[in-house]
Amino acid sequence: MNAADAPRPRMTRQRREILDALDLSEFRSAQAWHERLRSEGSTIGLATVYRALQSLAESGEVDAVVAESGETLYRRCEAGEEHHHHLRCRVCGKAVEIDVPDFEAFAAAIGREHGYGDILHTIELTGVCPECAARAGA
Amino acid sequence: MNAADAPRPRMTRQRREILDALDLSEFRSAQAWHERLRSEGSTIGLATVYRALQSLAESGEVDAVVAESGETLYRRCEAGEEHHHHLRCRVCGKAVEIDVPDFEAFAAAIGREHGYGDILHTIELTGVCPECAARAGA
DNA sequence: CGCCTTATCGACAATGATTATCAATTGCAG
DNA sequence: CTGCAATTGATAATCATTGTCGATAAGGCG
Repeated sequence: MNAADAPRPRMTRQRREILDALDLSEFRSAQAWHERLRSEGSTIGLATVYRALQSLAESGEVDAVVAESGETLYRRCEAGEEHHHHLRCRVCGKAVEIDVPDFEAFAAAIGREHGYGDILHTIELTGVCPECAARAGA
Repeated sequence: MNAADAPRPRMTRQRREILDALDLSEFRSAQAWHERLRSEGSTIGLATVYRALQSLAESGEVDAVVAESGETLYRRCEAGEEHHHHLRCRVCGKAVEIDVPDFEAFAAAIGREHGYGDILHTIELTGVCPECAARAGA
């Protein structure tokens, strides 16, 4: 838990490109981000995209969620923002950031109750957004 | 959402073996269950274990959680029990079943608020159990 | 009780996401 | 500017999981 043990990575062209692309706030797989970058003329390699996204996820600069298919999806999250959660559409993937006010406290309480410490939690909420529901309802 | 559209599977030797092994209430990967069965003399195939665990997970007879490594872990859950959650130790894997009283309602409310329907949720709580904490604290 | 249809098996190949390898490149400290 | 270690990218390797397909056996029927 030491912020100093993470040497800031070099600011390479590739890393800049990725940070840049991430401005499209939308969940995509590493491979999808790679494709997009390529299609925009970048010559960045797939492995580099994986490495960058992972390190960004660790440092908290991007959100990573695991899709049902097992692939990991990444999206930029607000700079310096705290831990938060999303409600994602199962059909189109659109995500809304939500607020789970007392969950942190709740999680800690549950942990204490069972003697567990250092509690982490992941909440995945998925549903069907209005548009997709309308389309499917036809 | 029709319980009748799931034809009950044939009760084969293999399926019985799996159901049997699952009595050890502990999260293990499909591969780990397979190994255990083999080590006990079974000749069951890996693909069969995967298939059985998946169908059991769908019918709600076992719990499936996705580990950080990406592999899926399975464990038997109480017969006919409702949707529930676990607090799992990140170190030794031991899991406690927990109660998240109003979360269902909360999830539905969040969904409604954003116009999303058919909400599903996954909650993953992980921590460090007392034993592991003691061991690590040394 | 045997037969037959068909679900299920199991060995193995195939897939698909992610990770490791390693020589070439390039930030960036001095 | 120089040099070295961090980073890159093409590619091979991993690893969990799924597909394939001939062989086997569950279980309904006569």
